[in-house]
Amino acid sequence: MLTENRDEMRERIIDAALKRFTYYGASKTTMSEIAEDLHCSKASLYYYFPDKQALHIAALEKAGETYFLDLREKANAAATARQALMELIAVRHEFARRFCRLELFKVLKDRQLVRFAHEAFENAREREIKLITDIIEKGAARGELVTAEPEKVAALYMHAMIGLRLSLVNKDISEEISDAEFERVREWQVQLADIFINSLKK
Amino acid sequence: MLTENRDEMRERIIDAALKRFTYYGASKTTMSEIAEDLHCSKASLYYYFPDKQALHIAALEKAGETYFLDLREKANAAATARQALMELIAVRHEFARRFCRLELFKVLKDRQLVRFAHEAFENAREREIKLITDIIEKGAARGELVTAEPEKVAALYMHAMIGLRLSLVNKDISEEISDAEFERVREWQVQLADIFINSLKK
DNA sequence: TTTCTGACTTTTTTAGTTACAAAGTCAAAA
DNA sequence: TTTTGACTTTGTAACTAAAAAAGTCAGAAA
Repeated sequence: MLTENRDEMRERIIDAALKRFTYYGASKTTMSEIAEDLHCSKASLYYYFPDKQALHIAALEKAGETYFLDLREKANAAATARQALMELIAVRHEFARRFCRLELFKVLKDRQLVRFAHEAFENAREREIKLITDIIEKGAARGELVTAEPEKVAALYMHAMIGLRLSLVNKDISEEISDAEFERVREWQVQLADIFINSLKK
Repeated sequence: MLTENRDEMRERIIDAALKRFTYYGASKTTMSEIAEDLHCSKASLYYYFPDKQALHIAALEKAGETYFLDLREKANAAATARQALMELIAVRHEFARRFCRLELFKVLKDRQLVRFAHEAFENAREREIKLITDIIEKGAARGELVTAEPEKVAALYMHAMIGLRLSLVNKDISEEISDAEFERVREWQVQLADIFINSLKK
């Protein structure tokens, strides 16, 4: 059969899995359930993915890729560095709200996934830092900002933003995060972004 | 007997408990062990504290109080706002290194302690934010800084600082945090402080 | 030949159970 | 008033068995 069909089935499986993972979390989703959703047998899933982990990883990668495309697009469309950073916050906010149940973090307990997850997180953070670096550099080229170390500032910015979320939503992973809390995080992030922008205006 | 003796015994118990809690964590410390350290019976501990939780809370309060006295002292001695913030980072750094095993966070699993812990944390954060607000206002009075909302900036600063630690030491609570990691957090916090200072210089 | 499946085995979770350790009590001594 | 040894109660860790989910494979279907 054609490769396209094979790839298409892979995609269908990833989509079905992602749906379940997003609503119930990966550990509360069984392969049988995914198979039922697709009206196929569980064994079929194992024809396309060696194990559940591989499917989980593929789903995470897909979600991440969508996220990054969105990030890049919005950042490029922005007229100023400030606006670009604000767009990034908005995209991140949406992503976090949508995929907070994906068990991006719970995954860390799985010994084999630790390796992958750690690598993937580092990677994602690096990519996002690069994006922010670009925004800062573009802002510097425009005369909007001044900084000697855009890369360093971008990394600091990234960690502070992630940290703000972690600091404000104190809770255990098991508990739900309310919309109000998400909104609160977003507001603080906006303010922190303004601090950075202001600092870089010199 | 005199009240002083009663208070003194209480203090001795708290100190002994704090020592054990600091080295092994509260859950890995038994009341019998604390009693042995003090060469008294376990029942005696229950004469001074209704239960283990109360002792744990007393120990946390003592540690926190020491920390705050140190914070205030160092902040007041500093000549500039920048220097004061740097001193705060140093004190926080030392405190975190020393008491990271105190199970300040693990405590959260205990249903009854949740109430206290949450309240205590909020309280501690509030006090620290107030300290930072003072520093900023003093800096503004001196003409070193400019801001319309010192309180708001101080809260943002506090959360970003806590968050930076959480973001950088990603690990589970069960794992040890290395000295190198602590140092890394400190360095990033210093840089973030400079961003804030710079931003407030207008 | 590639894709798919039912029936199967293996592994992991979960819900009890028990045994031991630690928390907590109390009558009586100092 | 303070302290304690001997006591009861409560919580936890280590087993176990049963159930559920993961994962395999020979062979059917396309």
